Amino acid sequence: MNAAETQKTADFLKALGEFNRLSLVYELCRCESSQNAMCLCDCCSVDASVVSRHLKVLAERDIVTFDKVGREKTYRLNRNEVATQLRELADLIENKDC
Amino acid sequence: MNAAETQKTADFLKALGEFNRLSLVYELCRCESSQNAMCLCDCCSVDASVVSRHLKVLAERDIVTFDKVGREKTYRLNRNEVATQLRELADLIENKDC
DNA sequence: GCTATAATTGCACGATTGTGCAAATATGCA
DNA sequence: TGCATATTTGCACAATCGTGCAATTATAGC
Repeated sequence: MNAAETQKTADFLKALGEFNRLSLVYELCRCESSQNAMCLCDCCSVDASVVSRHLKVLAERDIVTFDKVGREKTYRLNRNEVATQLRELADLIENKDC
Repeated sequence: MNAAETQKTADFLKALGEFNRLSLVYELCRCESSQNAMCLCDCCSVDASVVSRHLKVLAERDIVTFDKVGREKTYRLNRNEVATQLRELADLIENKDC
């Protein structure tokens, strides 16, 4: 495993590895449809600006995607991509392919 | 998903989500046998004390286990446990069971 | 245009984190 | 007993991070 790939994986895991961000991921996980950021504020009791920043981090790692509809941004979880990344890491570790 | 479980998962991901710690995990992943901490120092160019602290974090999250043999501690990766935790999270996310 | 709402950004702050170095501790071996 | 090696711990420090608040930007609707 080269350094760049390792760093990328670490960044992905770090993005998920924070309480409020993981709470946002779980909240989006429950939703069939996209949710706007204001709605997501309810799930973790922090300021809207904090939610905005956390969602930005998640979007940067392709954990969530958003659509801009009018003045709202609606977010959805990239279920398959996130699940796939986690499973690939699991396989790597189990098959000693690191 | 309750707060305690969310925190536990976040802590697990955070432990893996740091470059040098993930490098240690990958290094241990390649090894059939247990490795002592000094040997592991080679894989990430930091002080032995830093490796010691990183291994402590990984052990606290049950990512690695160690045996004390004389004055050496030999570490091994908990392959199955780590892989299982990652897959469980992947399943959770994909099946909307959060 | 004006106002209300959604979201972001700048700023400050405290807390946590990763790190190196030196000292301390633990243990093996001569 | 004394020395060498493995590991941990205490300390300090810089960098990063999560956060709240206030100000700003963007846009919808009147």
